[in-house]
Parts: sequence; C-alpha cells; structure tokens
Amino acid sequence: MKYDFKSIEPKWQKKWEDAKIFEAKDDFSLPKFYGLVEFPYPSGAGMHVGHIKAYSGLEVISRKKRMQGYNVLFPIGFDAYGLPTENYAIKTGIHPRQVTDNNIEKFSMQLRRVGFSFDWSRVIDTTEVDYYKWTQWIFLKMFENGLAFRDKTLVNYCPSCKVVLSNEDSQGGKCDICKSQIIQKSKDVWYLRITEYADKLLEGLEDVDYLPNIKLQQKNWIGKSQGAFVNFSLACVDEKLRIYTTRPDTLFGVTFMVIAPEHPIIEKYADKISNIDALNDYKNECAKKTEFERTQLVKEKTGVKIEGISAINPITGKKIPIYTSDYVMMGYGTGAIMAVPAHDERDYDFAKKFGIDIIEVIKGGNIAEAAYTGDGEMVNSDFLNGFTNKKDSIAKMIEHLEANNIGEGGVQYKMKDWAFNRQRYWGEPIPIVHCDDCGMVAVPYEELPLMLPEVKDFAPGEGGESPLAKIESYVNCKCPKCGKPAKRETDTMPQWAGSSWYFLRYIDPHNSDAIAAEDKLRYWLPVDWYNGGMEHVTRHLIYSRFWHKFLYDIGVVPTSEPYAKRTAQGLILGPDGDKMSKSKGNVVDPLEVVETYGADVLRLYILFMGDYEQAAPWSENSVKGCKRFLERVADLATIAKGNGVTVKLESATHKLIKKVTSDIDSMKFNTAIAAMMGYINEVLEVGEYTVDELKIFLRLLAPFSPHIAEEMWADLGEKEFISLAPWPEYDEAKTVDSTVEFAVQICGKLRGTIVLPVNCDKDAAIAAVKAEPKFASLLDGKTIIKEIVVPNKIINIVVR
RNA sequence: GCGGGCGUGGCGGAAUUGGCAGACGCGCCAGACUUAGGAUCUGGUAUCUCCGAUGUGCAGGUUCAAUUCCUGUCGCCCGCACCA
Repeated sequence: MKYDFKSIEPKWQKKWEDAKIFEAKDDFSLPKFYGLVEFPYPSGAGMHVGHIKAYSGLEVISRKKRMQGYNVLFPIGFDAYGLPTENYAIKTGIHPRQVTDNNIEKFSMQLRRVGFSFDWSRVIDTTEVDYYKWTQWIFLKMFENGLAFRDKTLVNYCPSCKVVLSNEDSQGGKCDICKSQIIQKSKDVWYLRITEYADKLLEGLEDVDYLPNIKLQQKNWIGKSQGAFVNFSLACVDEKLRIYTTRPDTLFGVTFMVIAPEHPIIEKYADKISNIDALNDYKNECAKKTEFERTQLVKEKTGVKIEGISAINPITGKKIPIYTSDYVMMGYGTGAIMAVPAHDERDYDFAKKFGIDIIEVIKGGNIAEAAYTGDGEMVNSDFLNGFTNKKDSIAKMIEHLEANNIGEGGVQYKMKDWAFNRQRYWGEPIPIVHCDDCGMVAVPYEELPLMLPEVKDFAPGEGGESPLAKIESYVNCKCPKCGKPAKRETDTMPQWAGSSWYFLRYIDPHNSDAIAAEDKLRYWLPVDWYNGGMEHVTRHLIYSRFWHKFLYDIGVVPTSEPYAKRTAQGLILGPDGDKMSKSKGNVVDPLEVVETYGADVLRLYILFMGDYEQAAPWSENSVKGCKRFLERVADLATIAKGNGVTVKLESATHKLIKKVTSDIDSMKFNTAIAAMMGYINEVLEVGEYTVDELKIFLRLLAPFSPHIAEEMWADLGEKEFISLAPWPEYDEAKTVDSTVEFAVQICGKLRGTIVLPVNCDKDAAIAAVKAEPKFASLLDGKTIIKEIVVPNKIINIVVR
C-alpha cells in the first residue's frame, strides 16, 4: 500500500466527525473515563508542538479506554480571557471578541488536523456569556459565604500592564505577562479567602494520585508551619506586641525583637518614639524597593532601633530592644518576630551587626562563630533545661504560655489570600454594586449574566482604573437592595477565574439552569486523569481545587476533590537543546510537520522522543525515522496472508499486546512504540504474517497513529471504525517461550549463554552448564564454592 | 540557603523487589539497486593494547553479582526563597 497520508488523514477526520464517534454518552450504566487536558489559551501564534505533546498523552489513553469499552469524556475548550488578546486589540483596534473568535477558529482547525479524538460537541469558551454567567454565579456564592471580600492593602502592581497582580503572578518581582518589574502600591482589592481552605487543600492531597513532585510543590506552596503566637508586653505603653514563632521553646534566648517597617505600631506610638523620622525614612526607603530587591539583599542586614519603646521578654521579664528591619515581612505571620540570634541565621547576622547579646539555649554549636540551627540539649532555659527532643520542649513551652496567658499554639501558612481583580476589559465583570447606604451588594442571581459592555477604548486608564469605569451607562445603576442610585464594580476577574471550574462545564456544557445537572456530575466526577504542564501545578491546580472544594461544601458537586490523578508532560526543546522561543528562532511549527510528514508521524514522534515526563530536544531526523516505520507498517498489507497465527510470531504478538497495554497505562509511550518497532522488525525478518495478526497490530497502533490504522483496517474489509474496535487481549501463557537463553557466569564474569527449557530447575541448569565443554573447561580443577541460579535469567558458578 | 530530580555510546533514550548494560530510533561506516541519491534495501557500529580486558560523572563500600543499594565527592536542571 502506498502511504498517502495527505489523502488518508483528512478523509478519516471527516468520517470520525460525521459519525460523531468521539462524543461522550450520558449513559450512566457504562463504565466511564474522564480524561482532561489543560485547555489552551487561543493565542494568535496558533498551536505549538508543546500543545500536541500535552494532549497526545491522554489522547492515547482515551483512545485505548474507548476501545476497552469505556464511555470516554475527552473534551477540549478555550481559556480565552486574558491580556495578550486585549493588548492585541488595543494595538490594532480590533475587538477582543473578534480576535478571540479568529484565534479559536484557527486553533480548532489545527487541533482537528492532528486527529485528536476530542468531543467537539462539548467545546467551551470561557468568554462566552453562557459560560461566564456561571463563573459569576460561583463568585456570588463565594461572596455570599464570606469568601470574596474587599480590602485595602499593598499590592503587586505592574506599571506596564497597569494591573494588580496576585503573588502567584508576580514571582521573582516580575510581571508574569510582560516581565517588567512590579512595584508595591496601596489599592482596594478583591480577595478570595483561599487561606480558609489551606488545611483542606493540604489534607486532600492524601486522597489523590498526583505525581509526588506535584504534591510536594503544592505542599510547599501552601507552606503550613506549626508554632505559637506569643504576646510581648511593651514597656511605657499599654500594648502587646504579638509575634509568631515555630520555636517557642527558644524564648529564653530572645534578646531583641524585630518588626516590619510597615508595622502599624510605629504609627500608633509615633509620639512616644524619639527617632520617628529615622524610622519613616527607613520605611520609605524600603517601599522603594520591590519585594524582589528586598529578598535579594541576603548578605547585609539593615534596620533601625526603635527609641522610646521597648519590649519585655514575657518569660524572663527582661527588657529587650525593638528594631525595625525589612527582613521581617508584614505579609507573613504578624509582621513581628522574637529574635533568637543564637539559633537563627538572620537574627544572628542582625545581632552581630547591631551588637546585641547572643544567648545560647540549644547545645551543639559554637555561637561565637555562627548561629546553631540544629537540634540539641536545652540550656539556660530554666524549666526546659535538659530537654533534648524539640517536640517535647515546644509542647512544654506552649503549655506554659497557655497556662500563663502569654500566648498559644498556632499555625501559619505561606499561602496568602488570592487577589482577585484586574483593571482590565477582557475579563468577567465582577457582579457587585457599590451603594452608599447598603455597601457592597451582590447582583441578584436572576440578573446574571452581568454582560461585559461594549466599549470603544480597551486601554486601561492612567490611574490604573478599568476601561469599564469610563462607561457611565454601565457604572451607574440602581442598588438591588434599596433601589437608590449606585455604582457598579468596574474591575474584572483575573484570567484564572474561568479555568478554575471548566472541567465541570464539560460535563453538561449547554445547561442553562445550573453549572451542570446533578446526575451528570455524579456520574462523571471526579476527573479520572488530568494532564498538563508543571507550570500550572501551583496556581491553576490549587485555585481549581479550592473552587471545587468550595462547591462541594455548598453541595453543588458530589466529590471533595476534582481530579483523581494528575500527571505532567516534559517540555519539547528546540533542535539546539534550548527552550523553544521566537527570539531564538528554534520554534517548530506542528502544522508544518503535519504537512510534510503527516499527523500520524507527528503524534508518533512526539511520544517516541523520550520519557513523556522529561524534556527532550526536537530532532527532524527522528521524525523521519517514525515516517519510515509507518511506511513499513503500510507495506505489511502486502505480506499478510490468510488467517490464524504464524508459529514463529505467536509469543511475540502476545508479548507485544501485554507490553503496549501496560506501557500506555503508565505513560511509557516511548517504550510502547519501541516495542512495536521491534515487533515489526521481527515480522519482516520472519517474512510471513497473517491478516488476523495484522489486525491485532493495527489495533495496538491505532491510539498512536489512528489514520493509517483506520485506512488499513478498512482495506482488510472491516466495516466498523478501528477507533471503536475492541482492544486486543493477550494470553499470559502464550507470552512465554518454551526455551530461554540463560546467561552463564563463572565467578560473576559473563562467560557465555546457554539455551534451556523455560522454568528449568536449578540442578538441571547447573548440570547443563557443566556438560557444556566450553564451560566445563573453565571449571576444570577448581573447587565449586557456590552455585546460583536465577530462574530464566542467569546461572552463576563460584569457584576457587 | 532549603526542597526535589538528574548524570548511561557521536545523539534522543532502554534496562530497578540487584541478575547478559546500550532495547528502539537517529547519526555514522560499508555494500546493493541506480544516470543520480538528502529515496529504498542489506550488513556493521561502546572503548581498548581486540583469542583478552575495560566500561553507566568521580572515589570508595556491601554482594556470587551493582546503572540499580550505602558513604563521600563533582557537575547540571527544576521549584521555593530573609516564611520567623
């Protein structure tokens, strides 16, 4: 058969679509499989080979599951709100709606051209009214339950994008979108109280099957720590300074305190502080630095002593000085710390620089040289002296603190509440009305969706306000509560909003009464397998788990976790081994590969290039290798004759079914493909093959390269789609040969091999080796010390 | 700094309850077919002082047997980062 992929591929893509064979059925009696891939942001650049890799894994798994009789939901959609589209609209004057529609059309065409078995009847677009109505609905539910609130705080602000960013979007002090330096700015901000779900998000990890490093990253992100809150009395004023510490048992070693430059106590007692100007100068200096710069200055500690007020160590009664320093952050704990210079490196550096006492309370180090952060016996600590286990000493101290009303045990999280608004046009409008009398009032549910209004100018205002603020007809409204004139919230939601629940909408995408029907949610949830990039495992994955857990708590969804299993694919690097980027000119266009080699080759190569979870560089020559393989497969049609089995190939065929089946389940696509290649090499060597055997092989190949599989399947007279044909079964007994080649070692050195019956017992194996002249000569005149036989693998005779 | 991972031919990578290192593919070499070959086919391809020995970053250890386990060390990658 001539391998004419250019005509084969579009033909079968059309047949699949016409027959709707990949549409999931809402037949709850069938076993189900819900495979989810991260839906793309439809950028103008079109698809990237990385998208193909991200989807190909679950594509193969879904296709196999379908052939195994599962009712498979394998959907796709578009996460279409976002800044690139809006920026493009500002630049060109084309409406973001138009830009989005064009890009989605382009992506859809490209995805179809690769032959993915997505259910196109369930496509969603987060910017469509029918979709964002429910995004707003969930927001209102959160508002109703006190999880969405407004607060004035210092925020990460990108002066270039003119937008407030979450901590997650401003990592390293750079804007996640345009990479420019972010600055700190005081602003009214919407938050989602994700911190209230910190424990649930942490505990939920116990019950899900995520890759271990993904779980770990989530744990680190949540950053739970156990410790205690301690209230330090201040001398001169009637005030307690509250701190958080993970080592309350080192309280006897506290020789000073440090508060963040922005700590409110400075302003509150400004009249008592003699060097208030110096403190304000220091604070202003710190405000100029971004958080990034602050965290970069690890070497040299800076700070100012607060003159006029000091603290009292609640346990020793000693008066200790208070300093302000930017190594203490307002955003973590209470913005104040007790400093234990002997046992904390930062406190040690600070104490050395400012000449503060250092008191050892844990034995084991040399505090004249450096802080000792290890474990050891407690000393200089009164009732804690002699404790050697840190758990015990901490427990004892917390007991003491609580008994004397000085403090109490408590926990802290690194994770902060989620800044949930953007001053941008292309996002979901926040359905809230500001009324002078009633405060913040929710738009009534029956008025949803709150439509995004038409504007002429998409650019944000100079003051950083949303473009929506310029539209008076939108802003001015009546308070839903009291009916008086009121103003609408003009900020929109961040891009993460729509993707936080999209997997629920696929289950029932056209439902106008609910997110999805209850019985459908019960049947399809949880997502059985979710695959996506490592870059999303701390933000999107945590946000969407948070939303899901909230929806579970209010009875909307039936499972506490959205995803039963989560994996991540590795990057595809450029041919030069660098990360693909336009500026480096090493980007591979998947559609060009489809044009030149075919979609089947592209899919096969991307899964063959290496371990699915590892990064691997692109190699066009290897693409050609995959092409050659499929051409050889096409030629099998001329070799295959008759029915039944080819004796020489029977066990090879059963072994192959076993290998491919188990390798797909564990995402070891590269070795599954290697096994298929090896098998075909063997078939060509044997030179005979039956149609029955070819049909088995084609079904194994079908999830990887479905078009050629369909074509050859049809050529063999099959009337149904191979995509729906039953997955081949293997007979375990037939996966073993009657004889097996043992490696023969003398004293652990390989001396040759010997063919013996399979499962041959130890004595017979040893006897066979001794009977073989080439081994016998090596044993001549030696004393046998030990004889080791590993069944069907190795025979080792140890001699002296 | 803390946490996680990795290190195997010229290249991508196989091989783990410790059991024949280099599967499969690329590249390369030789040959066949050919006016031609950047097509196809056949054979070869870890290294060396090649009837033998050596070899999975480096140095040790455990074992009949180590890519796999242990100790030390070097190098690279990723995540978090003054988190109290």
